[in-house]
Amino acid sequence: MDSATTHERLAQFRRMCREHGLVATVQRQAVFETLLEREDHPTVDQVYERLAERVPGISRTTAYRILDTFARLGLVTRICHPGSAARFDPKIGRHHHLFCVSCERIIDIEDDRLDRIQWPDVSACGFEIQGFDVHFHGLCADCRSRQGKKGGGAVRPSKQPKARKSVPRNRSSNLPRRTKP
Amino acid sequence: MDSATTHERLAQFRRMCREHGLVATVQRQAVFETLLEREDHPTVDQVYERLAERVPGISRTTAYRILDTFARLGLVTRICHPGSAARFDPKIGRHHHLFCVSCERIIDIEDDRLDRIQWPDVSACGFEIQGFDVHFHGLCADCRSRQGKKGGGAVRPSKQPKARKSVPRNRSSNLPRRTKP
DNA sequence: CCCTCCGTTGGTACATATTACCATCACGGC
DNA sequence: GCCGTGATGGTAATATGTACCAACGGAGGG
Repeated sequence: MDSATTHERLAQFRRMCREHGLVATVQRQAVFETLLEREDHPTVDQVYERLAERVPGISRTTAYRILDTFARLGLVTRICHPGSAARFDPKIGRHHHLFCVSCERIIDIEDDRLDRIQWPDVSACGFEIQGFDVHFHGLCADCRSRQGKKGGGAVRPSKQPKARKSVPRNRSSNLPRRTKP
Repeated sequence: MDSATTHERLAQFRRMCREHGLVATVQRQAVFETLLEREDHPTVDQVYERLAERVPGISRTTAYRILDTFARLGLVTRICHPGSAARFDPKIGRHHHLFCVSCERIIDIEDDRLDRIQWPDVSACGFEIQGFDVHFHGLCADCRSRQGKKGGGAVRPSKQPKARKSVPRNRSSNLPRRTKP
């Protein structure tokens, strides 16, 4: 359907690697493409799951490493959030976030007025501000209706159970690629 | 020196427990006091280290548990940040944060203009906003000068090494309290 | 002051998240 | 095609956080 776009992406990817002095490996390209097609804020594992389909045998370690590299280069943002697993934001432009305190969902919002807030004077402490975003916290629609039905008295908003499949790490061990016969 | 203040704190602590239906244990009081005297944004382990001095034999599990309880009651805030270990903010009033992308330091700032930003209209997605704070990211004074000296070309701003002592968990095992003789 | 009860703690074991390490590999310049 | 260097895969180790349960102890009643 969009082989032209695919071509563009590939060119964009190679250009980017050139600029930053990175080797353009298939693994990095797969991460790049996986991020491009996401609208949410995936964890490393969520990215890895998709990667495993594109590049059979890819290692979880590699997913961590590439996401870290991309984050350091500013191609993706490591999101500020109170959960336990790191989450990444493929969207680069200025935008802000809603955090559901109950299910930990993160929702992007855009708002010109927020973009234009005046930066505080932090010269006193010597900090150099590079950017910002505004965090709103509260309840998402789902959690709101769920809580409404139960009477709403919950002092302890129960966290959604962790979703990671209980597969022993690096399940790709059954297709060994390294042992040269 | 400030035994009057100490007295006040104790009263404040007991009142607080009463209000929330919590038992006023020495462990909870120690956490309460440890948080009061901190100006930074400690991890559980940093709180635990201080606790271990006040209450010999206290368990790391207890530190996690009490901080969680306090956070749920709003006595302390679980900070949104991009690092891996949860960090807590003893300061409750409205304020905002500077995040150093290099050393992960978190600095409080206060600014009336930021407090007054207008909340966006999120009725479309059904989200209920309860509060907000503004995240600025950049480089703290220390990291700025450190980077300046090196020529500033660092593509990979190196994270400070983790500081946790390599003591096997719950080192207090050598003073058993539970086995009643 | 003692007793009893239920909320709390300590400690182990486990679950999850991330990193260190190193042998092996493959991208890209020649 | 060949080589050197940077990247990957996999294991082991470290970090961080939670479940569980027996033992404890704060607080109210006797």
